[in-house]
Amino acid sequence: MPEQKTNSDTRDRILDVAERLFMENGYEATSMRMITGEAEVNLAAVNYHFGGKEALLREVFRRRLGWLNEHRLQALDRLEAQAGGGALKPSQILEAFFGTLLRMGEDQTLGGMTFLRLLGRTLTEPAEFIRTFFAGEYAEVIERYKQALYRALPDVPQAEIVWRLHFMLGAMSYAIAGTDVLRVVTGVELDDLAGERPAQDDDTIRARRLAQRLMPFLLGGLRAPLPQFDEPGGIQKESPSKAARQSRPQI
Amino acid sequence: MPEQKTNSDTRDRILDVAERLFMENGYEATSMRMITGEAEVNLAAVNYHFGGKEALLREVFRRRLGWLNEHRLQALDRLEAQAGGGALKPSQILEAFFGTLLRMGEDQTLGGMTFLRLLGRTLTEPAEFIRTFFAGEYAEVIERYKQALYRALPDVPQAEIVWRLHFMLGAMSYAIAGTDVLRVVTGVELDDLAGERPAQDDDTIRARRLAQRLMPFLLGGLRAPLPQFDEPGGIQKESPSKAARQSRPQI
DNA sequence: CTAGAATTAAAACGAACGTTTGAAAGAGTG
DNA sequence: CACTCTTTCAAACGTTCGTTTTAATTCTAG
Repeated sequence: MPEQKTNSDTRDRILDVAERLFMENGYEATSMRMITGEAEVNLAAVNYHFGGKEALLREVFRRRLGWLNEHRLQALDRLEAQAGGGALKPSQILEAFFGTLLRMGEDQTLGGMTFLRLLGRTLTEPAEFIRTFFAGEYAEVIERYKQALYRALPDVPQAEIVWRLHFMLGAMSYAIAGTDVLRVVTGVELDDLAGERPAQDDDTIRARRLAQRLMPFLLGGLRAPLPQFDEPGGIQKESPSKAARQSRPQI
Repeated sequence: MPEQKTNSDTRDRILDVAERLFMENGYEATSMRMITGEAEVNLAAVNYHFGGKEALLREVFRRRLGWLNEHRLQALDRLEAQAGGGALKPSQILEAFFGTLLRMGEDQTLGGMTFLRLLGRTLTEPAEFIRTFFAGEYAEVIERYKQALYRALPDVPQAEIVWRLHFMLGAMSYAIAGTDVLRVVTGVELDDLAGERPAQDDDTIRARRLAQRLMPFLLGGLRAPLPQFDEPGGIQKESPSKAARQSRPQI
């Protein structure tokens, strides 16, 4: 038996509670005493098992991102294998990248929507150690998908693809974070707006509903006509925007 | 005394520094001592002039959001006036909503990109008082634009429009926040990737570049084909996604 | 069973936090 | 000048933070 400890659900209870509290309050506003209190473990347990608060946050993500990175790469591998050296379709790439993520939201053993929300919010946290941690965790996957998109869209400038990858990450991150101005302002849950069966706090339904709405939007944005860099003037004030004068017809 | 140090001087210096520090570190991680230290005012000045840290954050936003809300409503008023009762084009609505915002990024007297970044990041802050504050500030504008989109897209279910408004806010918010995984991972500034003249820390250029890229993306997403709610099954794993089977041709 | 390691427990640490206090200094007015 | 009101200032307040320490307890290999 490797020197691994006897399960000691203390570790897992801390990780589960920390995952939820970080999601609800953010990293800075979540104290060790809140975590250890709700997890019903001693205050010193976090420092003993993980080394500190920062290391705890990293471990909260590491136990989930391992699965995510692995399956995202596998999904891309499968697609490229069945494409036999040819370029993939953008829709396939998006499905592999975002679909894999959203599938985590369906699975409670993978953190469910709690982890997805935490991920969406933490991506925008300004703390330096968080950003560098994510950079390391994501580097390989992002690079692979970026290259796949380059090949899938050979006529689109690579800089433009990076911009749009950016926008897509933002739309997804914001959508799964879920604490939004829009919901507060409209006073309506998106679930109710959808006119489907009332939200039953079922992560599976929430994740699928989000995926059904998000994927067409992302694909539409990714394939939108390229911006025109005609005049060096500022953003137009009253005249139709550049986007409004594209080749595709208005709707 | 070299110069008069009137009340407005102290107030504005605090607001300017707080705006920047909240943007760089987030609300929780920015302390009163950091703010008053950089602003070179006494620690008690914040509580004297604003009443506390929360009230300071609200004032940081209030002095900017007034302009933004006003001009967003005016832009919509102009469009509706010249449409003479008819429906607007989605591109016009997006231009009015997002273009007005991005124009703030060009103007230093309106906070420039610093305020835009702060806004983008704060929208995802989990603190309750922040969310309710934003809800109150945004309520009227969001409602007006939502109704305009309903009229502009009469064939699209209103729930779908709300979802996509959501996604658009996310893409914008994330893009202007600017501290992103993608940039850290790729190790390249988006400005450099664009292959244009090197970033000269000029907010005007940054804001225009962002607008040129963001608007087509948002419009493409907003006008994407509607999702199909065919089978009640889960998210497809290997077969082409729903989005991939839409009527519009693949690219 | 027992020695030693792993884990939990209770208490305290110093530092930093937001806020308050009371007096000093300015500014405007007669 | 005296007077009042506003603003600035240094110091301290009480609280909470993440972390550390030291002892007790539990687990496990020999």
